[in-house]
Parts: sequence; structure tokens; C-alpha cells
Amino acid sequence: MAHIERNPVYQQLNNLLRSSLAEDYSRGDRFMTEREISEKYRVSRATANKALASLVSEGLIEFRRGIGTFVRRDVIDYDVRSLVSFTEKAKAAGKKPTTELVTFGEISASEVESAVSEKLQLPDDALLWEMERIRLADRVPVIYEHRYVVKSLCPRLTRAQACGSLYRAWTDLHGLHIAGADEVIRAVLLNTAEARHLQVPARSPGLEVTAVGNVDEQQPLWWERTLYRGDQYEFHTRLGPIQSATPARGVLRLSNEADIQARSASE
Amino acid sequence: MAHIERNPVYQQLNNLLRSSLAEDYSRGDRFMTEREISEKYRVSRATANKALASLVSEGLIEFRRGIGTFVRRDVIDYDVRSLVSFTEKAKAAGKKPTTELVTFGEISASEVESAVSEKLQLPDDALLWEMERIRLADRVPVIYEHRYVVKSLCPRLTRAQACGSLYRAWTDLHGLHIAGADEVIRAVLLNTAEARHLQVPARSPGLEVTAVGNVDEQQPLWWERTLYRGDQYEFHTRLGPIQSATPARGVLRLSNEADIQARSASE
DNA sequence: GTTGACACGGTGGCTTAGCCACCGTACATT
DNA sequence: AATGTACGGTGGCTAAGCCACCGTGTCAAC
Repeated sequence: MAHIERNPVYQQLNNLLRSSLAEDYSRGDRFMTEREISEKYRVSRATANKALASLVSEGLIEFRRGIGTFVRRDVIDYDVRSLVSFTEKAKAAGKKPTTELVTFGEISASEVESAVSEKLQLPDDALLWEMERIRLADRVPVIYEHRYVVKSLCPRLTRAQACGSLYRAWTDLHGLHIAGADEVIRAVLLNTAEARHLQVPARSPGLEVTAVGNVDEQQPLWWERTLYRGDQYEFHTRLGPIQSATPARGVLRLSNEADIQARSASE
Repeated sequence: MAHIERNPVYQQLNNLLRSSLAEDYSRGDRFMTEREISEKYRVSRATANKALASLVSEGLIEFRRGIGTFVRRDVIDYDVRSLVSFTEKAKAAGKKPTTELVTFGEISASEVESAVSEKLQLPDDALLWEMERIRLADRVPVIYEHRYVVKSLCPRLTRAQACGSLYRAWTDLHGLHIAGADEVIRAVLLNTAEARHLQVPARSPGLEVTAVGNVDEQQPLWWERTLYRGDQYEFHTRLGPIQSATPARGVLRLSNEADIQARSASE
């Protein structure tokens, strides 16, 4: 690992280790030692330690003095894949994801709300993909999403791809590296149109998530406003700095028991 | 900073730097250089770098090669204080926080739902504080919370303290170090009783947050089920690993404009 | 046979010394 | 005035080495 690259070695190493972690290890396993990493990747021990320390503060692994470093959680549980991709989230919950494409087209940045084009940091003449989709888990509609995607970053996006996992289209076909997303979560009532799409009664509770997704740490790739069925979806998050800093995870609720209904009906 | 202490030096240094960061620096400032820290705290440069790298992966500061390290955000914006404490959140939003204590008492762990006592990892004979509170920002009710607190960790808690900031009572009076909390966020409809407490129409949308708070990284301190008024509160979060790993932040909405109402009414 | 003291090897924690690529700036050159 | 260049400071990284800690296995004592 010569340091000719543009990015610092410890960042590259970081990604390598995170991949290796996701593929070859699972919760509770003993990870590679600093000295092993140092030798395997031809890096100094200090650099190996720095990369490991980074994974520690992300909550992926933990140090145990005098013993080694150990995997703290199922990494797929944490990976951006499962944070951003509905397809992966559904699979992780043991459900079959499908997509119903409502609309799909092209639009100029000058035509969208200024809030959107500002968040995407685009000039007025930029082009966007616009789409509305309904995501279903085991045939049950869970998400109704309205999304704008910067066309210049994935010009070859097709209608067919929009019917499946955008995450895969971005990563596999366009070679994009999804870094993460900024989300704002609010509680809303679904209006009749939205409720119909999600096959629930009008004025049902839902989560509205407004998000901007980023490529390579800073470059905005998409903007979305997404409605989640309140009885099917919940967000998990961990507050606080050390040892954790685990981002919020949206998860499909495994149980279909209507405890929320029970609560609401208990009035 | 001799290494006689029980905890690793870089962790102590980490806390020192985080404190210094919160007190003496603000967004955009240039932070201390590795060499300055190395000299000031009598630590090797490698250790200084490791501590800084930890702050970087928490999203507090960022490295700029050849220039220095810079503060990325208003630290209070990130600190556990403002993540966990409603009082601090309200102040940060420029609003005056007040509390209405509905109930306050003592209860045995054997009497509460098993879900609660399990999450708090308590034996059956342990004692808990139980309380219901309504939190207001500028006299507007925002939160209705039901909370259980492990009594052994804060035996001197009083009714008067429960009328104010529990966070302050814990940290200042009992010397506890709040490490963070695990939260689950869901969308619900408020039933009549809940809606009355929050002074909104029945069947208004709300966020239900079930959380377990921790002391010193692992020891559970409280369990809570909290209802947030949908029109007054939203959660911000950042997904993905590097450069960020910023936990979810619940924030009071500054604008009272009813854009959610507008959405829901547009059906 | 069981127990316990102790040495050994491996791990992360930490230091020291030093070189490199990068950045801004101040100064000299054109 | 515009351009180029040298310099000092910064984070990135390597190298070699010592320490405290941990588990384990050996071996002596009981």
C-alpha cells in the first residue's frame, strides 16, 4: 500500500477492513491483530491501529487490552447498504422486497422546488431524474417515495433499474460509492391519496423522512421525501459519542401485531 | 499525563479535548495542532493524533492536510447534553423549557412490565422511580413522557428535581456520567388522553420514542416511553460511517408554520 | 490428583525520532 | 503588477522499541 494515492492510507485501509469485516467475520469473532494487519497490508502498526480505532469509534469492533479486537455486531446490520437500501433492509428482515414504479422521468433543476435544488447544490440547467415509487415487503406497501436524482452522476439510469434497487444500480453499474444520507424524521397524517398508495385508511399515522444522499462523503446524489407506514416501520438510533456513534437505522417491524393500534384504540 | 491511570491515555485525552472543544472553540475555528497538543498534555504526537482522529470520526472536527484541524459544528449541537436533555434542546432552539409533573413515585421492579425491567437489567427486588411529565417549550406542550429510573443510581432524587432537568440532577447532584441512549422512533396517533395532555385534537400525529438511557457506556439508568407532538418536533440523523457518524438529534422545530398541517389538509 | 505460583508469548497502549507530501505565505524575480 | 520560488508549519506515515495486561501451560508443592 504505497502512499501515492490521493486519499490517506488509513482511510483506504479503513474501507478495506470494513469490507473484510462484512465478508469474513461475524459478531463476537476475533478480528485481525494490529501486527497482522500491519504485515498483511504493508502498513506501519501505528496506521493499522489508527484504522482500527476508527472502526472502534464507529462501534463495529472493540479493543480488549491484552487479548485482541473483537467484532461487536453483525456488520450488515450497520453497513450503509442496510441503512440506505430498502431492498437490503427488507431482506435483512426476512421479507421479499418489490417495487411499484408510479412515475419516472426527467426534469430540469430549474423546475423543482428551490429547497431541493439548493440541497443538491445544482446549477439551474442541471438535469434530474424524478420518480415516485411504492416499496412493498411481502406484497405489503410500506414506503411511498418521491425522489430526485442528479442525472450527471448516473446518466445511464433506466426505468427498469428504477423498478428495483437504486442502490445496486448506483454502486454496481455506475461505480458510485454511497457515503450516507442526512435525514429528517417527522410524524404526519397520511392524506387520502397517500393512504391509498399505502393501502391504509386515510388519516393513518406515518413517518415522513426528508433526506439527502451523498456520494464520496460530500457530493449530493439524491433528494427524497418518503412516507413510511407507521404500523410497519420504525427507526432505531443510538445517542452519544464514544464506543458507538451508531447512526439511526430504519427497520421493518418483524411482528405484525398491532400494538400501536392497540395503543391508539385504548383511548 | 502519566500512564498510571486505569484508562488508556488517548481516552482521557479524548475527553479533555472534547471538553476544551465545547468550552473554548466554535464552528469553523482552527483547533490545536497535533504538536501543540503533544506538548501541552505531555503526550506523544501519535497519541495526540489518535485522540484527534477519534473526534474526527465523531464528526466534531475535520483534518485538513497541510493546514490543521478545524471545528465542524457547534459542539453543544452534538453534545450528549443536547441529545438527551430536553431542557438543553429547548434552550438551543431559543425557547423556554418548563415542566409539568403529572405523577411521581416509587415502584418495585417486580411491578413494572417485564419489557422494562429486562431492558434495565434489574433484579425483581430493585426499586425504581416512576414519573409522568409534560415538557413545554414557551408554554406549548411538546412532550408527554412516562419514565422509570433506577433508584439505586440516584437515590436522592426528589420531586422538586423531577420538575426540572433530570439531566442536571443526575450529572450535578449524583455525579453520573450520561453516556447516551438507545431510541426507537415510531409514528402513532395520539389518543384522547394523550392529546389532551399535549393540547392537540385527538388522533393527531405524534412520534413515540421508546428509549433506554445509559450511564458509563453500559449501565442502564432509565427507561422511557415518550410522545412528541408531531407538529413541534422532528428528528435529524446522519446515516453512514466516515467523517460523521453523527447520532440522531431530536430538535424542536423553530418555525411554527404548519407545513405539516398544510400537507395533511391538502388531501 | 489437586492446587497454586510463575514464567512465557501475544496483544493493545504508548513513546521517540524522523521523513514525506501538502499548504499558505512572504519574498524575490520577471 | 504578475509570476515564480523558497520556506516554515501541518497532517500522513514509518520505524523500532518498551510497557502493562491477559491467557495458558508448565511445574513444583501439597
